[in-house]
Amino acid sequence: MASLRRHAFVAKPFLIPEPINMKTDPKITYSEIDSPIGPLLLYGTSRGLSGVEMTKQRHFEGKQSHWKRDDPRWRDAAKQLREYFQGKRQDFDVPLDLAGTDFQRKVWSALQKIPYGRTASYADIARRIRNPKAMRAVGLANGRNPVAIIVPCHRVIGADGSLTGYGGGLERKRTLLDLENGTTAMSLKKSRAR
Amino acid sequence: MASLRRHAFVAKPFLIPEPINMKTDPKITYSEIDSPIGPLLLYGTSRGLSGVEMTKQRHFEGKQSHWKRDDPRWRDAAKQLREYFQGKRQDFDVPLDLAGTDFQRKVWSALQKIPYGRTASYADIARRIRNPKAMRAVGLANGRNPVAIIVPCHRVIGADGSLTGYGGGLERKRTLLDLENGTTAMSLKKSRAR
DNA sequence: CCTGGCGTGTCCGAAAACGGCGAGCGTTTC
DNA sequence: GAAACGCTCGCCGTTTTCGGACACGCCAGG
Repeated sequence: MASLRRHAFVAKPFLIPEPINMKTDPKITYSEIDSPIGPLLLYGTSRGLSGVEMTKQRHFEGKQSHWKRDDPRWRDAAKQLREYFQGKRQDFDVPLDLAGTDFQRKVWSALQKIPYGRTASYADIARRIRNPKAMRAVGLANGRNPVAIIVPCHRVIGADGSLTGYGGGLERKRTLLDLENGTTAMSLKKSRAR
Repeated sequence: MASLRRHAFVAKPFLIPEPINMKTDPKITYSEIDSPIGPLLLYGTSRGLSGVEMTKQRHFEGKQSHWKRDDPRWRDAAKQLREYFQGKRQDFDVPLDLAGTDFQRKVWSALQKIPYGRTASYADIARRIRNPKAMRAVGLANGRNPVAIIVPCHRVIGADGSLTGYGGGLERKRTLLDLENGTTAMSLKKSRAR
């Protein structure tokens, strides 16, 4: 009950057409590509990329049904991602259009400053956004990052070196870090959550 | 804190342009007109009229600052309202674009079926939407009606004939009912909240 | 070495509070 | 006596509040 939706109708002859969903209103288009860590779903508005999600991540399935497929718009982003997985690219240059709280945006902004192949701890990030005691909240904001890989939330690990968690699963986190490290899981401490 | 807004920015050189507000996103335009009960603010989207508000009603002031003035779009609605106040019009025919819960829309829909010059009690409305015990909630939904006059929430009065309340003040409620009655407060019981 | 608190922002569910009411009764007024 | 008050109490959808749960890390105590 109480489904707060938006309906349009006319005064006298009472018309109630399609409900309008926040997700569909600012015309979202999507595209799908393959990658070593499984299929990726790219989507966003005319202003930029709003999400890069992998299967089994929070939403993925069912999302596309509301949207329109639009390859050309995301062709460049897809290309950069492919280059990344081939080890040929270390930085992305893609317009983004993200929704989030002030705090979350600060965190995501800080994430982008972690260089390729390096890592940082949750406490590190908290310090960098001048909120040193908010390390736990950083974890949350990290998990809310809608644009995987491009905003490198996978480069954040526990202060003791353990992987501690990842929206797409720890396997993928390790895979990404290994890729960036050029090695096959050498200099990385094993995740304790095994 | 925690101002959940939507920001757009670009990946590498971090850009944070204009925040996007729900109120401004689906391009809202407005217009103002005069009336016997004071100035009226008309606003809405390309789909239809979303609000008719009088001074001192919940929001009125400051709302326009975000929007763009667009007379031609609301010219017809304004004309119909003027005719109403001249006693030359009893029914409106204006496309509406309202936001509300299912319950609220049911109530507003029922309101539109009260004929010009007639009244109904809150319990009446509750019965008509097949929710006979929800008379109190009807009062709430009534107060939330964004489109005054055109959706005639002023035609709902207490079961004992008292006026009981109005977003724009009881004075205006009485004025509107008198206008529709053609008389000067003859057949109306006096409001007890005097 | 492990265990248990605390601080931190956000989301989510549950619970309580709040009104543009109305019926039921007892009491007051002519 | 009958109408007019005045109070209490049940009812309903919505809003507001509140209490946990979490992708952590430091410190104190075993």
